[in-house]
Amino acid sequence: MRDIDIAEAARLSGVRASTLRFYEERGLIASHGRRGLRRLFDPAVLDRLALIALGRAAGFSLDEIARMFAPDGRPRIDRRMLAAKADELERTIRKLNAMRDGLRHAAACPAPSHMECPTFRRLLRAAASGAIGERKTRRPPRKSFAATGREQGRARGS
Amino acid sequence: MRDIDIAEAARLSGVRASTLRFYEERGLIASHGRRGLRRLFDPAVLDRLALIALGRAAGFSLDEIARMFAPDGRPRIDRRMLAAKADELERTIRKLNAMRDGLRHAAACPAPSHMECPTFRRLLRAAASGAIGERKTRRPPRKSFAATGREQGRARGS
DNA sequence: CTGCCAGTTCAAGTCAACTTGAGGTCAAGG
DNA sequence: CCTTGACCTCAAGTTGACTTGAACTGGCAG
Repeated sequence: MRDIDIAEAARLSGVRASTLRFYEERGLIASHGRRGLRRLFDPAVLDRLALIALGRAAGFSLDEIARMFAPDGRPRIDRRMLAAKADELERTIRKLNAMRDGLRHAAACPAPSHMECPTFRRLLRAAASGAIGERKTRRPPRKSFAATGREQGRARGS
Repeated sequence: MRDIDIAEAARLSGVRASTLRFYEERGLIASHGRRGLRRLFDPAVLDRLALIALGRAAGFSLDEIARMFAPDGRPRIDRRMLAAKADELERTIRKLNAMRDGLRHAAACPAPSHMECPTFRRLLRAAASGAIGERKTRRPPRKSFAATGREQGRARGS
């Protein structure tokens, strides 16, 4: 069994079939051929998907990730880019640390109201001044891990 | 000068006027009255905005933040919720730390290709298994700090 | 040969947090 | 009094990463 179909790829990678199609459209992965209508993927697509997941986890956008592959398909990852992203993560981590400490303190603070707690007020000023920075809340991805092989959540056909 | 108008509130808080209107619509802040058409805010709105900024920075959604205010307007912040968010941040921080270390290693790794670097491959597996988790990229907010009093970026009227 | 159903395409929808545009209003300055 | 322009409302657009719906196809089991 050389090539795998989209359901297999989805099952093995934990990435939904619709996402695989989307990634292909965006040039992040490529299908190797078809059997009838059905895409066939080289099993190497799984490594590629892992790489994409890694990039996403590191905070790269899909466009950035796409640029990490040479035209011939081999990963061509700029080490400086990695270092830069590491630095960015470092800064984010610092802010989150401050935030976490502040939250923990506020949660344990004996002051009758948070507004009377100096630590809380210090946090407040930091946030107001933008020193802490803005983050996006991520929405829960509706799938927590590998799918079951068919596209999920479409149980009731019309 | 008891009440401030929206431009003043925007200037003092660094939050855009359009955002203030949006927040009012969402029930996060309230205007105190009008002069003609123009909203008037109690200066206390600035504290409230700081609190909102803090909540956003901590990763709360606007809906969650809205729920942190009692119907009468006083902040009623659940300490358990703060602790829970602190724990969540803790987990995020741990993942980001792992990510950062991995990126730094990959950036410095002497292996000819990243795929041959054991550390990189370990990271890859972690990302593929979902152990590292997904984050959203935040987009740059188009304003870096306090506005100048008028709404920005609309220099050329038609 | 026939039907099933997992696959296909393409467009449109979702989500969050805003921003932008069009068209309208009104307090104040000249 | 009349213009000016900052403010108003309401609807629609933006962004990124997908998901979902509708309509269709074709390999394969029976």
